[in-house]
Amino acid sequence: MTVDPSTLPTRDRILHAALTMFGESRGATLSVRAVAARAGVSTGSLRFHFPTQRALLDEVLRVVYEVIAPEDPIHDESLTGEERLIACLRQVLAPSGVGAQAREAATLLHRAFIEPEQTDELRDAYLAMEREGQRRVEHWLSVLEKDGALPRGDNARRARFLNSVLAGLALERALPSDGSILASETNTLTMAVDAVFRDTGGAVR
Amino acid sequence: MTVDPSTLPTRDRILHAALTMFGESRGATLSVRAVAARAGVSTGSLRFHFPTQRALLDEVLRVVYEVIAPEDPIHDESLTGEERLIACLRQVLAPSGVGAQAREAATLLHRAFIEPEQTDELRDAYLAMEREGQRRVEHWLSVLEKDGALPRGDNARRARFLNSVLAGLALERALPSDGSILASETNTLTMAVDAVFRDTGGAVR
DNA sequence: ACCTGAACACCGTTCAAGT
DNA sequence: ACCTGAACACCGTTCAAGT
Repeated sequence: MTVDPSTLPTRDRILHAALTMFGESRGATLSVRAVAARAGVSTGSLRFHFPTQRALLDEVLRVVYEVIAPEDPIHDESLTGEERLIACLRQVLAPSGVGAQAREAATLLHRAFIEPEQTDELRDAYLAMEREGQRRVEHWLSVLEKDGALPRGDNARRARFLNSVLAGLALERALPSDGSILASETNTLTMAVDAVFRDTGGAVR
Repeated sequence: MTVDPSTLPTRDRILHAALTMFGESRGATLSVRAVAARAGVSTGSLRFHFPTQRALLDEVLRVVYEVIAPEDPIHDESLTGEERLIACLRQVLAPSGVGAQAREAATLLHRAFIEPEQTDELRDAYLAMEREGQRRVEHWLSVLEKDGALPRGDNARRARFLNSVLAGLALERALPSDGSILASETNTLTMAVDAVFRDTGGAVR
């Protein structure tokens, strides 16, 4: 199942190096030189296959979410509770994609629910979607609670919070950005999940 | 009321140059060399007065938001640190409005930065906006730190997190909802701010 | 078509040397 | 104490030159 990178075509060697580095540390600085050196190619070659650093990082994200982790990680006992929840949230984000795909997803959402006249049907359709997202997150939280990984608390409240964070991250994927979305997204997810694990209740009153 | 910068002590000359540049373009890159050149001093001198670039930018923001625009709940001593930060974040959200107004704001953002072809100018324009938002939140955090209300930590990281949360809340204001956005928003802000106050650093590794 | 590596134009920070 | 400017260790991108 493992690959010998040296047998791979250059483009894949570069991608493999970047993925490895990302795997070793999700916040790693995937600079041109660092990735090129790791892959054993020149910076020029890297630029040939990935015209900008953004293009490389977008591709890294796409592979991570689409190829490597497509199955539900909530039951992965090799991970801590926090890690499991983060992995699940990343799955929610995955369909929005990155780059042009993320922009398309945002456009769809906009055309469907923001632009048109706000009728009751429209509202109901959206609320149904939202409820589903809410339930999905609540489900994960309840699994973690059952495993004793997450302190008992108000999971509805926690899930609402996480969904707001996810909405923000999805929007940010569609907006322009420098090369730092990758680390920034990891950072935000980490802080949000930490908040949930430390949350001791205190619903809004 | 205007000042002749050449009569100012070096530190103030540097600050004056940085403020002028910031005033000319909120998205200006206030690099060491650019500011030093504008102030007519060496990079070494700039570093002497401002040990890091962060220190300089913090001071610029402090002056902008404190001297130029001081009517800000961040200094309301009758509130706890958490409450003050929440009040400020609500101020950020306020211009997006609610209902139809929020939808219009979301449409503007969408038309300006998501729909059109992603050129360099577009990206730069958005990144400038984003940087300003980032700096604004960082400023509030640094004030709270100085007051001893917020434990020392990585404020850049904290601000990135809060801005993601704000993006999500702004989007949710534009989307359909039942009557609970208000409470939901308060809930999310509370959890996000709690997360920041409990965050003990731990940048992404 | 693919790849190299130097070169360019930037960053922020450090520091020996001057006054 | 204050200031200089070179030097260091980075960035991302470009490009003539090779195969």
